[in-house]
Amino acid sequence: MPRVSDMKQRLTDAALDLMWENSYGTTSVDAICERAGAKKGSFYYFFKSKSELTVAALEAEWNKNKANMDALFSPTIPPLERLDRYFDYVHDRLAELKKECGSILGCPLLSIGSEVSTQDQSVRATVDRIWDRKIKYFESAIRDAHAQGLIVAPDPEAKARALFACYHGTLAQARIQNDVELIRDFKHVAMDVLGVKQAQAVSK
Amino acid sequence: MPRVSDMKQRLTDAALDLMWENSYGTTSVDAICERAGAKKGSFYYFFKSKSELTVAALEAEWNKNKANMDALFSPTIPPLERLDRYFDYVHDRLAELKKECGSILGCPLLSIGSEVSTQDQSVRATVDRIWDRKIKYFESAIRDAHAQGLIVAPDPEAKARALFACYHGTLAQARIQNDVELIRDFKHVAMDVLGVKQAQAVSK
DNA sequence: CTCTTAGTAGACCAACCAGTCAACTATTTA
DNA sequence: TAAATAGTTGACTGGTTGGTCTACTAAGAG
Repeated sequence: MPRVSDMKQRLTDAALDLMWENSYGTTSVDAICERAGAKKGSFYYFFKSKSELTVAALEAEWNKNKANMDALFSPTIPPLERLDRYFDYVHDRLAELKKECGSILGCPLLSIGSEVSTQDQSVRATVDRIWDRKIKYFESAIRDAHAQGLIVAPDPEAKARALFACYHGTLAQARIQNDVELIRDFKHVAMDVLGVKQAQAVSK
Repeated sequence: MPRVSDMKQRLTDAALDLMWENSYGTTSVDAICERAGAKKGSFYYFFKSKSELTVAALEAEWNKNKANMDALFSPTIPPLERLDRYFDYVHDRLAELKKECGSILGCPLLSIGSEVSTQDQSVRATVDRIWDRKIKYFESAIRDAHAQGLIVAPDPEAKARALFACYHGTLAQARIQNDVELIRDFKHVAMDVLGVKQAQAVSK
Protein backbone atom coordinates (compact mmCIF):
# COMPACT_ATOMS: atom_id res chain seq x y z
CA MET A 1 0.00 0.00 0.00
CA PRO A 2 1.95 2.93 -1.33
CA ARG A 3 2.17 6.51 -0.29
CA VAL A 4 0.41 7.75 2.80
CA SER A 5 -0.87 11.25 3.39
CA ASP A 6 -2.48 13.36 6.09
CA MET A 7 -3.94 15.64 3.45
CA LYS A 8 -7.52 14.56 4.04
CA GLN A 9 -7.33 15.76 7.61
CA ARG A 10 -5.44 18.91 6.64
CA LEU A 11 -8.29 19.73 4.28
CA THR A 12 -11.05 19.18 6.85
CA ASP A 13 -9.11 21.21 9.41
CA ALA A 14 -8.58 24.07 6.98
CA ALA A 15 -12.22 24.01 5.91
CA LEU A 16 -13.56 24.16 9.44
CA ASP A 17 -11.19 26.96 10.43
CA LEU A 18 -12.20 29.10 7.46
CA MET A 19 -15.91 28.39 7.70
CA TRP A 20 -15.92 29.05 11.41
CA GLU A 21 -14.18 32.39 11.08
CA ASN A 22 -15.93 33.51 7.91
CA SER A 23 -18.85 31.52 6.57
CA TYR A 24 -19.69 28.52 4.44
CA GLY A 25 -20.48 30.63 1.40
CA THR A 26 -17.39 32.79 1.46
CA THR A 27 -15.06 29.86 2.02
CA SER A 28 -13.96 28.79 -1.44
CA VAL A 29 -12.47 25.47 -2.38
CA ASP A 30 -9.41 27.37 -3.59
CA ALA A 31 -8.97 29.02 -0.19
CA ILE A 32 -9.32 25.68 1.60
CA CYS A 33 -6.70 24.14 -0.67
CA GLU A 34 -4.30 27.02 -0.16
CA ARG A 35 -4.54 26.83 3.62
CA ALA A 36 -4.12 23.06 3.58
CA GLY A 37 -1.21 23.27 1.13
CA ALA A 38 -3.06 21.17 -1.40
CA LYS A 39 -3.92 21.51 -5.05
CA LYS A 40 -7.38 21.21 -6.49
CA GLY A 41 -6.70 17.71 -7.72
CA SER A 42 -6.06 16.45 -4.19
CA PHE A 43 -9.23 18.07 -2.92
CA TYR A 44 -11.41 16.27 -5.43
CA TYR A 45 -9.46 13.08 -4.96
CA PHE A 46 -10.67 12.95 -1.34
CA PHE A 47 -14.06 14.64 -1.63
CA LYS A 48 -16.74 14.63 -4.28
CA SER A 49 -17.86 18.18 -3.51
CA LYS A 50 -17.59 21.10 -1.14
CA SER A 51 -20.74 19.85 0.55
CA GLU A 52 -19.24 16.43 1.21
CA LEU A 53 -16.05 18.00 2.54
CA THR A 54 -18.13 20.05 4.97
CA VAL A 55 -19.88 16.96 6.28
CA ALA A 56 -16.50 15.32 6.82
CA ALA A 57 -15.10 18.45 8.47
CA LEU A 58 -17.98 18.65 10.95
CA GLU A 59 -17.68 14.99 11.84
CA ALA A 60 -13.91 15.32 12.22
CA GLU A 61 -14.35 18.28 14.55
CA TRP A 62 -16.78 16.26 16.64
CA ASN A 63 -14.32 13.39 16.91
CA LYS A 64 -11.54 15.79 17.92
CA ASN A 65 -13.64 17.20 20.75
CA LYS A 66 -15.31 14.06 21.96
CA ALA A 67 -12.70 12.94 24.48
CA ASN A 68 -12.63 16.38 26.04
CA MET A 69 -16.42 16.49 26.21
CA ASP A 70 -16.49 13.08 27.85
CA ALA A 71 -14.06 14.36 30.46
CA LEU A 72 -15.96 17.57 31.10
CA PHE A 73 -19.21 15.66 31.50
CA SER A 74 -17.77 12.76 33.48
CA PRO A 75 -20.34 11.24 35.86
CA THR A 76 -17.71 11.57 38.58
CA ILE A 77 -18.30 15.33 38.59
CA PRO A 78 -21.38 16.77 40.33
CA PRO A 79 -23.97 17.34 37.57
CA LEU A 80 -24.35 21.12 37.79
CA GLU A 81 -20.61 21.51 37.98
CA ARG A 82 -20.28 19.64 34.67
CA LEU A 83 -22.32 22.34 32.98
CA ASP A 84 -20.45 25.04 34.80
CA ARG A 85 -17.09 23.70 33.68
CA TYR A 86 -18.31 23.28 30.13
CA PHE A 87 -19.42 26.91 29.97
CA ASP A 88 -16.06 27.97 31.33
CA TYR A 89 -14.24 25.85 28.80
CA VAL A 90 -16.13 27.27 25.83
CA HIS A 91 -15.74 30.80 27.13
CA ASP A 92 -12.00 30.39 27.51
CA ARG A 93 -11.59 28.83 24.10
CA LEU A 94 -13.56 31.57 22.35
CA ALA A 95 -11.62 34.24 24.21
CA GLU A 96 -8.38 32.60 23.11
CA LEU A 97 -9.52 32.43 19.49
CA LYS A 98 -10.42 36.08 19.67
CA LYS A 99 -6.80 36.89 20.42
CA GLU A 100 -5.81 35.11 17.23
CA CYS A 101 -8.40 36.38 14.81
CA GLY A 102 -9.95 39.39 16.50
CA SER A 103 -13.48 38.02 16.59
CA ILE A 104 -15.73 36.04 18.84
CA LEU A 105 -16.64 33.18 16.53
CA GLY A 106 -19.55 31.53 18.33
CA CYS A 107 -20.45 27.95 17.49
CA PRO A 108 -19.67 26.67 13.99
CA LEU A 109 -22.59 24.27 14.14
CA LEU A 110 -25.03 27.13 14.47
CA SER A 111 -23.34 29.45 11.99
CA ILE A 112 -22.97 26.83 9.31
CA GLY A 113 -26.27 25.14 10.09
CA SER A 114 -28.25 28.33 9.96
CA GLU A 115 -26.58 29.39 6.74
CA VAL A 116 -27.09 26.21 4.74
CA SER A 117 -30.20 24.75 6.36
CA THR A 118 -32.57 25.49 3.49
CA GLN A 119 -30.03 24.75 0.77
CA ASP A 120 -27.94 21.72 1.60
CA GLN A 121 -29.75 18.84 3.21
CA SER A 122 -26.74 16.65 3.88
CA VAL A 123 -24.85 19.37 5.73
CA ARG A 124 -28.04 20.33 7.55
CA ALA A 125 -28.60 16.73 8.62
CA THR A 126 -25.00 16.46 9.82
CA VAL A 127 -25.31 19.55 11.97
CA ASP A 128 -28.57 18.18 13.31
CA ARG A 129 -27.00 14.84 14.19
CA ILE A 130 -24.02 16.36 16.01
CA TRP A 131 -26.30 18.84 17.75
CA ASP A 132 -28.30 15.92 19.15
CA ARG A 133 -25.17 14.15 20.35
CA LYS A 134 -24.07 17.22 22.25
CA ILE A 135 -27.47 17.64 23.84
CA LYS A 136 -27.02 14.18 25.34
CA TYR A 137 -24.30 15.55 27.61
CA PHE A 138 -26.66 18.21 28.89
CA GLU A 139 -29.45 15.70 29.21
CA SER A 140 -27.63 13.28 31.47
CA ALA A 141 -26.26 16.09 33.63
CA ILE A 142 -29.80 17.42 34.01
CA ARG A 143 -31.20 13.99 34.76
CA ASP A 144 -28.57 13.44 37.43
CA ALA A 145 -29.24 16.85 38.93
CA HIS A 146 -32.93 16.02 39.06
CA ALA A 147 -32.26 12.67 40.70
CA GLN A 148 -30.18 14.42 43.33
CA GLY A 149 -32.95 16.89 44.00
CA LEU A 150 -30.85 19.86 42.89
CA ILE A 151 -33.42 20.88 40.31
CA VAL A 152 -36.90 19.91 39.23
CA ALA A 153 -36.73 18.55 35.70
CA PRO A 154 -39.22 15.78 35.05
CA ASP A 155 -38.41 15.91 31.31
CA PRO A 156 -34.60 16.09 31.09
CA GLU A 157 -34.56 15.73 27.31
CA ALA A 158 -36.77 18.78 26.79
CA LYS A 159 -34.88 20.77 29.40
CA ALA A 160 -31.59 19.89 27.74
CA ARG A 161 -32.82 20.98 24.31
CA ALA A 162 -34.09 24.24 25.72
CA LEU A 163 -30.89 24.98 27.60
CA PHE A 164 -28.77 24.08 24.60
CA ALA A 165 -30.81 26.40 22.40
CA CYS A 166 -30.50 29.24 24.90
CA TYR A 167 -26.77 28.72 25.09
CA HIS A 168 -26.38 28.82 21.34
CA GLY A 169 -28.45 31.95 21.11
CA THR A 170 -26.02 33.54 23.50
CA LEU A 171 -23.04 32.35 21.48
CA ALA A 172 -24.62 33.72 18.30
CA GLN A 173 -25.31 37.07 19.91
CA ALA A 174 -21.71 37.16 21.11
CA ARG A 175 -20.56 36.57 17.54
CA ILE A 176 -22.78 39.27 16.11
CA GLN A 177 -21.78 41.82 18.75
CA ASN A 178 -18.20 40.53 18.95
CA ASP A 179 -18.40 40.55 22.72
CA VAL A 180 -17.58 37.82 25.25
CA GLU A 181 -19.52 39.47 28.04
CA LEU A 182 -22.78 37.63 27.43
CA ILE A 183 -21.05 34.28 27.39
CA ARG A 184 -19.51 34.97 30.76
CA ASP A 185 -22.94 35.83 32.17
CA PHE A 186 -24.63 32.78 30.72
CA LYS A 187 -23.85 30.60 33.72
CA HIS A 188 -26.42 32.51 35.76
CA VAL A 189 -28.98 32.35 32.98
CA ALA A 190 -28.47 28.60 32.81
CA MET A 191 -29.19 28.31 36.52
CA ASP A 192 -32.42 30.25 35.93
CA VAL A 193 -33.43 28.00 33.06
CA LEU A 194 -32.75 24.97 35.23
CA GLY A 195 -34.55 26.48 38.17
CA VAL A 196 -31.59 26.30 40.52
CA LYS A 197 -31.94 28.51 43.54
CA GLN A 198 -28.97 30.84 44.11
CA ALA A 199 -28.08 29.09 47.34
CA GLN A 200 -27.88 25.79 45.51
CA ALA A 201 -25.69 27.03 42.69
CA VAL A 202 -22.24 25.58 42.24
CA SER A 203 -20.01 27.00 44.93
CA LYS A 204 -16.58 28.36 44.09
CA MET B 1 -40.36 66.16 -10.08
CA PRO B 2 -40.80 63.61 -12.79
CA ARG B 3 -41.42 59.90 -12.71
CA VAL B 4 -42.04 58.16 -9.45
CA SER B 5 -41.29 54.55 -8.64
CA ASP B 6 -41.73 52.02 -5.87
CA MET B 7 -38.77 50.05 -7.15
CA LYS B 8 -36.51 50.90 -4.23
CA GLN B 9 -38.94 49.24 -1.85
CA ARG B 10 -39.55 46.34 -4.22
CA LEU B 11 -35.81 45.72 -4.20
CA THR B 12 -35.46 45.80 -0.41
CA ASP B 13 -38.50 43.53 -0.04
CA ALA B 14 -37.14 41.04 -2.55
CA ALA B 15 -33.71 41.07 -0.95
CA LEU B 16 -35.01 40.41 2.53
CA ASP B 17 -37.30 37.61 1.35
CA LEU B 18 -34.48 35.84 -0.46
CA MET B 19 -31.88 36.34 2.25
CA TRP B 20 -34.29 35.19 4.91
CA GLU B 21 -35.21 32.02 3.09
CA ASN B 22 -31.75 31.23 1.75
CA SER B 23 -28.78 33.26 2.94
CA TYR B 24 -26.90 36.46 2.30
CA GLY B 25 -24.18 34.73 0.30
CA THR B 26 -26.43 32.73 -1.98
CA THR B 27 -28.69 35.67 -2.73
CA SER B 28 -27.30 37.25 -5.87
CA VAL B 29 -28.00 40.73 -7.13
CA ASP B 30 -29.39 39.13 -10.28
CA ALA B 31 -31.85 37.08 -8.25
CA ILE B 32 -32.97 40.12 -6.26
CA CYS B 33 -33.53 42.05 -9.48
CA GLU B 34 -35.50 39.22 -11.04
CA ARG B 35 -37.82 38.91 -8.06
CA ALA B 36 -38.31 42.68 -7.88
CA GLY B 37 -38.86 42.91 -11.64
CA ALA B 38 -35.92 45.25 -12.04
CA LYS B 39 -32.86 45.33 -14.23
CA LYS B 40 -29.32 45.63 -12.97
CA GLY B 41 -29.19 49.30 -13.86
CA SER B 42 -32.07 50.14 -11.55
CA PHE B 43 -30.48 48.23 -8.72
CA TYR B 44 -27.29 50.26 -8.90
CA TYR B 45 -29.25 53.43 -9.45
CA PHE B 46 -30.72 53.04 -5.95
CA PHE B 47 -27.88 51.27 -4.14
CA LYS B 48 -24.11 51.51 -4.34
CA SER B 49 -23.59 47.85 -3.47
CA LYS B 50 -25.19 44.65 -2.28
CA SER B 51 -24.00 45.49 1.20
CA GLU B 52 -25.73 48.87 1.16
CA LEU B 53 -28.93 47.31 -0.15
CA THR B 54 -28.85 44.86 2.74
CA VAL B 55 -28.55 47.66 5.28
CA ALA B 56 -31.54 49.37 3.66
CA ALA B 57 -33.51 46.12 3.56
CA LEU B 58 -32.97 45.46 7.25
CA GLU B 59 -33.97 48.99 8.20
CA ALA B 60 -37.03 48.79 5.95
CA GLU B 61 -38.07 45.54 7.59
CA TRP B 62 -37.72 47.16 11.00
CA ASN B 63 -39.92 50.08 9.94
CA LYS B 64 -42.54 47.71 8.55
CA ASN B 65 -42.75 45.84 11.86
CA LYS B 66 -42.44 48.72 14.25
CA ALA B 67 -46.14 49.64 14.55
CA ASN B 68 -47.02 46.04 15.22
CA MET B 69 -44.29 45.72 17.82
CA ASP B 70 -45.51 48.90 19.51
CA ALA B 71 -48.99 47.40 19.69
CA LEU B 72 -47.80 44.04 21.00
CA PHE B 73 -45.73 45.74 23.68
CA SER B 74 -48.24 48.42 24.56
CA PRO B 75 -47.96 49.50 28.21
CA THR B 76 -51.71 48.95 28.45
CA ILE B 77 -51.07 45.21 28.38
CA PRO B 78 -49.85 43.41 31.51
CA PRO B 79 -46.06 43.06 31.12
CA LEU B 80 -45.72 39.29 31.04
CA GLU B 81 -48.65 39.05 28.66
CA ARG B 82 -46.82 41.34 26.24
CA LEU B 83 -44.04 38.79 25.96
CA ASP B 84 -46.51 35.97 25.74
CA ARG B 85 -48.37 37.60 22.88
CA TYR B 86 -45.12 38.40 21.10
CA PHE B 87 -43.99 34.78 21.25
CA ASP B 88 -47.37 33.71 19.91
CA TYR B 89 -47.18 36.22 17.11
CA VAL B 90 -43.73 35.11 15.97
CA HIS B 91 -44.70 31.47 16.23
CA ASP B 92 -47.79 31.99 14.09
CA ARG B 93 -45.92 34.00 11.51
CA LEU B 94 -43.16 31.42 11.14
CA ALA B 95 -45.71 28.61 10.92
CA GLU B 96 -47.49 30.53 8.17
CA LEU B 97 -44.26 31.12 6.26
CA LYS B 98 -43.51 27.43 6.53
CA LYS B 99 -46.68 26.70 4.58
CA GLU B 100 -45.41 28.93 1.79
CA CYS B 101 -41.80 27.86 1.54
CA GLY B 102 -41.59 24.57 3.42
CA SER B 103 -39.09 25.77 5.99
CA ILE B 104 -38.98 27.34 9.39
CA LEU B 105 -36.92 30.44 8.65
CA GLY B 106 -36.00 31.68 12.12
CA CYS B 107 -34.96 35.30 12.54
CA PRO B 108 -33.29 37.04 9.60
CA LEU B 109 -31.31 39.27 11.95
CA LEU B 110 -29.57 36.28 13.43
CA SER B 111 -29.09 34.38 10.18
CA ILE B 112 -27.73 37.35 8.29
CA GLY B 113 -25.85 38.77 11.25
CA SER B 114 -24.12 35.52 12.06
CA GLU B 115 -23.20 34.97 8.42
CA VAL B 116 -21.65 38.35 7.69
CA SER B 117 -20.45 39.43 11.13
CA THR B 118 -16.75 38.95 10.46
CA GLN B 119 -16.91 40.16 6.87
CA ASP B 120 -19.17 43.16 6.50
CA GLN B 121 -19.02 45.72 9.26
CA SER B 122 -21.83 47.96 8.07
CA VAL B 123 -24.34 45.11 7.82
CA ARG B 124 -23.08 43.78 11.16
CA ALA B 125 -23.55 47.17 12.77
CA THR B 126 -27.06 47.46 11.33
CA VAL B 127 -28.08 44.10 12.73
CA ASP B 128 -26.59 45.12 16.04
CA ARG B 129 -28.51 48.39 16.10
CA ILE B 130 -31.88 46.81 15.29
CA TRP B 131 -31.17 44.01 17.76
CA ASP B 132 -30.75 46.63 20.49
CA ARG B 133 -33.98 48.38 19.54
CA LYS B 134 -35.92 45.14 19.83
CA ILE B 135 -34.38 44.38 23.19
CA LYS B 136 -35.87 47.61 24.45
CA TYR B 137 -39.35 46.10 24.17
CA PHE B 138 -38.27 43.19 26.32
CA GLU B 139 -36.51 45.50 28.72
CA SER B 140 -39.49 47.70 29.51
CA ALA B 141 -41.81 44.70 29.85
CA ILE B 142 -39.34 43.16 32.28
CA ARG B 143 -38.94 46.40 34.22
CA ASP B 144 -42.70 46.73 34.52
CA ALA B 145 -43.03 43.13 35.65
CA HIS B 146 -40.38 43.74 38.26
CA ALA B 147 -42.13 46.89 39.47
CA GLN B 148 -45.34 44.94 39.83
CA GLY B 149 -43.58 42.26 41.84
CA LEU B 150 -44.28 39.57 39.24
CA ILE B 151 -40.59 38.75 38.88
CA VAL B 152 -37.32 39.68 40.51
CA ALA B 153 -35.19 41.48 37.95
CA PRO B 154 -33.02 44.20 39.48
CA ASP B 155 -31.16 44.59 36.16
CA PRO B 156 -33.87 44.62 33.47
CA GLU B 157 -31.43 45.46 30.68
CA ALA B 158 -29.27 42.40 31.35
CA LYS B 159 -32.32 40.19 31.79
CA ALA B 160 -33.74 41.43 28.51
CA ARG B 161 -30.51 40.74 26.64
CA ALA B 162 -30.31 37.26 28.11
CA LEU B 163 -33.93 36.44 27.29
CA PHE B 164 -33.59 37.82 23.79
CA ALA B 165 -30.49 35.72 23.20
CA CYS B 166 -32.22 32.58 24.49
CA TYR B 167 -35.18 33.25 22.24
CA HIS B 168 -33.00 33.67 19.20
CA GLY B 169 -31.15 30.48 19.98
CA THR B 170 -34.48 28.73 19.96
CA LEU B 171 -35.43 30.31 16.64
CA ALA B 172 -32.08 29.29 15.16
CA GLN B 173 -32.45 25.73 16.37
CA ALA B 174 -35.94 25.65 14.88
CA ARG B 175 -34.49 26.74 11.54
CA ILE B 176 -31.75 24.14 11.60
CA GLN B 177 -34.11 21.34 12.58
CA ASN B 178 -36.98 22.76 10.55
CA ASP B 179 -39.30 22.23 13.46
CA VAL B 180 -41.72 24.66 15.15
CA GLU B 181 -42.01 22.56 18.29
CA LEU B 182 -39.26 24.32 20.21
CA ILE B 183 -40.71 27.72 19.47
CA ARG B 184 -44.05 26.67 20.87
CA ASP B 185 -42.35 25.49 24.06
CA PHE B 186 -40.30 28.62 24.49
CA LYS B 187 -42.96 30.42 26.49
CA HIS B 188 -42.29 28.15 29.43
CA VAL B 189 -38.54 28.55 29.07
CA ALA B 190 -39.00 32.31 29.10
CA MET B 191 -40.91 32.09 32.35
CA ASP B 192 -38.02 30.08 33.81
CA VAL B 193 -35.47 32.63 32.64
CA LEU B 194 -37.56 35.38 34.17
CA GLY B 195 -38.07 33.43 37.36
CA VAL B 196 -41.86 33.46 37.16
CA LYS B 197 -43.50 30.88 39.35
CA GLN B 198 -45.99 28.65 37.52
CA ALA B 199 -48.93 29.98 39.50
CA GLN B 200 -48.02 33.51 38.47
CA ALA B 201 -47.68 32.74 34.77
CA VAL B 202 -50.07 34.35 32.33
CA SER B 203 -53.38 32.61 32.65
CA LYS B 204 -55.30 31.47 29.61
C1' DC C 1 13.35 -3.79 -10.79
C1' DT C 2 8.83 -3.30 -11.99
C1' DC C 3 4.02 -3.39 -11.25
C1' DT C 4 0.31 -1.63 -8.71
C1' DT C 5 -1.80 1.63 -6.06
C1' DA C 6 -2.58 5.99 -3.38
C1' DG C 7 -1.98 10.44 -3.88
C1' DT C 8 -0.38 14.92 -6.45
C1' DA C 9 -0.23 18.46 -10.02
C1' DG C 10 -2.19 22.22 -12.32
C1' DA C 11 -4.23 23.67 -16.63
C1' DC C 12 -8.78 24.16 -18.00
C1' DC C 13 -13.99 25.13 -18.22
C1' DA C 14 -18.59 26.94 -18.18
C1' DA C 15 -21.41 29.30 -15.07
C1' DC C 16 -21.90 32.92 -12.18
C1' DC C 17 -20.59 36.92 -9.53
C1' DA C 18 -20.80 42.09 -8.28
C1' DG C 19 -20.47 46.09 -10.47
C1' DT C 20 -20.13 49.68 -14.78
C1' DC C 21 -21.83 52.53 -18.32
C1' DA C 22 -23.84 55.09 -22.02
C1' DA C 23 -28.13 55.40 -24.19
C1' DC C 24 -32.95 55.80 -23.43
C1' DT C 25 -37.74 57.14 -21.55
C1' DA C 26 -41.39 58.86 -18.84
C1' DT C 27 -43.09 62.72 -16.16
C1' DT C 28 -43.42 67.45 -14.15
C1' DT C 29 -42.67 72.34 -14.28
C1' DA C 30 -41.96 76.69 -16.58
C1' DT D 1 -43.48 72.58 -26.00
C1' DA D 2 -39.08 72.24 -24.20
C1' DA D 3 -35.93 71.64 -20.59
C1' DA D 4 -34.81 69.37 -16.44
C1' DT D 5 -35.16 65.57 -13.64
C1' DA D 6 -35.97 60.71 -11.97
C1' DG D 7 -35.84 56.37 -13.26
C1' DT D 8 -34.91 52.36 -16.74
C1' DT D 9 -32.46 49.39 -19.88
C1' DG D 10 -29.32 45.64 -20.97
C1' DA D 11 -25.00 44.67 -22.93
C1' DC D 12 -20.53 44.32 -21.02
C1' DT D 13 -16.32 43.35 -17.99
C1' DG D 14 -12.99 41.14 -15.28
C1' DG D 15 -12.60 38.24 -11.65
C1' DT D 16 -14.19 34.11 -9.06
C1' DT D 17 -16.68 29.96 -8.43
C1' DG D 18 -17.15 24.71 -7.98
C1' DG D 19 -15.77 21.09 -10.50
C1' DT D 20 -13.14 18.09 -14.39
C1' DC D 21 -9.43 15.85 -16.58
C1' DT D 22 -5.11 13.90 -17.99
C1' DA D 23 -0.55 13.36 -16.84
C1' DC D 24 2.49 12.52 -13.25
C1' DT D 25 4.99 10.59 -8.94
C1' DA D 26 6.13 8.38 -4.63
C1' DA D 27 6.24 4.14 -2.20
C1' DG D 28 5.31 -0.81 -0.80
C1' DA D 29 4.77 -5.76 -2.72
C1' DG D 30 6.18 -9.41 -5.78
